[in-house]
Amino acid sequence: MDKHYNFREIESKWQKNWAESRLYKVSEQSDKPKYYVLEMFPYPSGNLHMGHVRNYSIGDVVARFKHMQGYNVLHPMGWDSFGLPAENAAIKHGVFPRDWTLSNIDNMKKQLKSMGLSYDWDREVTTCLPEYYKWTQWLFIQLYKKGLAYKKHAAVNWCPSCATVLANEQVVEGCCERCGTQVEKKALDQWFFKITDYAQRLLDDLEKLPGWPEKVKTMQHNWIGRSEGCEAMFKTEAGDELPVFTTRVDTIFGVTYMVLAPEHPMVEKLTKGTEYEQPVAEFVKKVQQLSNIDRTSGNLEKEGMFIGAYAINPANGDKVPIWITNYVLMDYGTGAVMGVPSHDERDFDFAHKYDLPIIRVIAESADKADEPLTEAYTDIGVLVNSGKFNGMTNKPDAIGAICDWLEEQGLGKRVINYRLRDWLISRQRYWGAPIPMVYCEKCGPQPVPDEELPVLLPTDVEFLPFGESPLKTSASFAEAKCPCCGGPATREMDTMDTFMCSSWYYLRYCDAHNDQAPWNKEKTDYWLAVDQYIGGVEHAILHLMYSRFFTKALYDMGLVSQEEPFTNLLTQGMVLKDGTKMSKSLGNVVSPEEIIDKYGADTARLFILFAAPPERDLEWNDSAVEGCYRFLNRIWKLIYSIHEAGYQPRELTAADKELRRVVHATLKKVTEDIAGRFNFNTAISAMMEMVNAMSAYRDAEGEAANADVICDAAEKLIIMLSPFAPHICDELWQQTGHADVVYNQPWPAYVEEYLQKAEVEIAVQVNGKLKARLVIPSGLDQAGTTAAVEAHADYAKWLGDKQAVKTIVVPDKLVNIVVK
RNA sequence: GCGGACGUGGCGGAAUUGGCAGACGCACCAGACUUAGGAUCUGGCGAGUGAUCGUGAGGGUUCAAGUCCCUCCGUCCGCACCA
Repeated sequence: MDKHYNFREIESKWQKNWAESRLYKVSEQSDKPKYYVLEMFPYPSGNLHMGHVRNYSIGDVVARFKHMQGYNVLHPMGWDSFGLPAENAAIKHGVFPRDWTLSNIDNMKKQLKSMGLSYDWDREVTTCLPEYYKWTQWLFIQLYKKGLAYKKHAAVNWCPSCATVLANEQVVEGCCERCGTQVEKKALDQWFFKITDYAQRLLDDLEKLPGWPEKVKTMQHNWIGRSEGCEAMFKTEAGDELPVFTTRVDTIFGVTYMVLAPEHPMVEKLTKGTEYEQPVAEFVKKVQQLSNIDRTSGNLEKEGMFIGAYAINPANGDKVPIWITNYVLMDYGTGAVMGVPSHDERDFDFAHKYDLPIIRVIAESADKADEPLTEAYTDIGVLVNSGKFNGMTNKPDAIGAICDWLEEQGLGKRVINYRLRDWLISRQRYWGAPIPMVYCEKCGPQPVPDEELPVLLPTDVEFLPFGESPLKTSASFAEAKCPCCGGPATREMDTMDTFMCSSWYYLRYCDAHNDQAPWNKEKTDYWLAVDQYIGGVEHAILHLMYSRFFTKALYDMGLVSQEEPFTNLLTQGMVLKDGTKMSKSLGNVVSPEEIIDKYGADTARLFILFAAPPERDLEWNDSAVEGCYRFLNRIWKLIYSIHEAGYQPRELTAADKELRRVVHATLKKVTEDIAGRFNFNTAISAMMEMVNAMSAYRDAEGEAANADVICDAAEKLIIMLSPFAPHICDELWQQTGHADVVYNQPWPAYVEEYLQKAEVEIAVQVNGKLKARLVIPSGLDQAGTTAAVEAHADYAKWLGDKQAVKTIVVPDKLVNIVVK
């Protein structure tokens, strides 16, 4: 056996071996239970970063462990390869997006392979290739046929720098999620998916996901933003309807004004031809300009103006002035809000600023009805100044009663509102899947027939973003034939949001090369749902919500049998250096390539799993990496020395049994840490302890090591470590005389009986303070333990001059003597 | 403002069900081997001379609290005029 650990040789040898023997290939033909472990596929930027290394190391431990535990494991990898960076690179370097992307994939695949990950590469998917996006387009058409894809003219989020529109989810604090540029509003005809149809199910089914982090579920919950309320029908003096949405209909008798969003269609109608027309139009324009900069971020000073019209309150017939303000949004509720300064903080501030009246309609008790308000009263109370509802508790009684009352008169209705908006999927950029629609003057919009898919991306295009789709610069792309009448038609020029491609890739892995359908349902029925999904928390809303929506829509069409795609979700923390995220601009990037080159993939994997539990952020530490490298070297030397020593078997001594106990205790801990809670860091530290114990046993004075015990320990160590550091383990396994690879070994079971200790050290406490540690035979009951403690020579000393009144015994752990 | 997570040695972290706080590793210190060591091995390593004190601060429950309850402070993340 080789004396030294030569990771370079070992790692390339085994990577080659695994690839040539197709070790990680899987199929549905298996008697074993299935297990689908998936890591979020990368965007092929060209180089792996430490976040990838962390993500894929975690997934690989799970995949290898589950396989060894007897599961038929699907563990695939692919490329989320449409998107802006390729296009930007094309513009900058004059290369073609496809070439740039494919060469990046090539490079990253090499890097991934150098990590020794157990992927079935035969199932690789690449979203930018026609064999994949053909089905992305096909799925678009299915959604269209179901009425879940529609085109509308709407004010949309526009990033001037990326020269394309963005989904609401891609706007962060008023800025483009990608480039940070202030997002503007632009009115365009765009394609949307009706994700709002699924708002309630997306919300309800979060409860069916106990294996998801609370944090992610809370974020989705808030993003969906369900709120129950009442739509109350206010009317203008002329009788035009002006419904308002409110969750506080109990305050309706306190309305002293009404507010419309500046964009509200009634604003123009109500002011036309009046003295207010000009100033109102100016105000609206000002707010709209402002909205580009501030309206969605920061603390905007509330401003507004009276528009010269009045509304009638349906509850009491009061005539209240109609205002417009910068704090009412057109795209939530009805774009109209009732102003109740007495019981809403924003309305209170606004009323103060513009001297609007304040009428109290809720008080702590009826006799406090006339107490002046210095701030909005938002607590629970009873109704006052509210006609026949006076004296009623506001929540929930008055809300229900007033709703009923309005409904009876046809003046209101119960309504549920969601903050979630439909998903805007049109993009005015080149490097995406073309939206497979054609427009015919006679027949209107028509989906491209299946047999004409895919609609290929043209190559004769100008990439420079100019605010419209680059596909328009192609000489031939626009021309199409109407599938309906056969007449001339024009193609849709926009491409799809790349989040569409990643909303179904986990399905394609089940049947990656099917050219007749996106997948065979028998195959997805077998593999789905993903048992364990692993990725960054930054996808908590976008990707994870869209994928859930997709799965539900596909379920409703009968294309899949699952309503939720991912049973368990692990969100890994970031990899930090010097306390901040690694980034090129800060110059604190540690390259995985360099680390693998210097210490090997096994060390890199081991460190990244050892340094912190997976959900938490991880601080990169060069010398701790060396520590892991030393650990692998110690193991190598340990196994080498055992192998060379030629130990003999014999009857078990106490020391032999103790080592055997450590081995089985470690096995138990490692198994539970991987399977139960993904605490790889403590699994590794347990193996380090075991290695320390093996060295101490080997070097102990007296009898030489027992071959049975130490060789069994070595074998189990190699098996246990193999999901973490697979190359070194296969090499050690082979060099110690085994034929097959460790991956094909069953995960060993620990033997309960071997975990028993003959003696245990217990703590002796007096009133909870530690006084001594005592070695006693294990398994003593309460009385036996108490007797052993009381028989101890120092017993009287522990008590001092006090009397023992009670003794608490935790068997094999501690004794606490309560004294007075 | 609302929601979530967290706070333990010089550092990363462990303590899974309320039961010996600081496992394991890093850094550091000492020793061995050595011409030499940034290699390897061995030992030490929360504070305090000590009794003791110690898990962000203060209080509480308990025989026993890092863990449970209350109040407060701090850090990070998400959402943010959603009527």
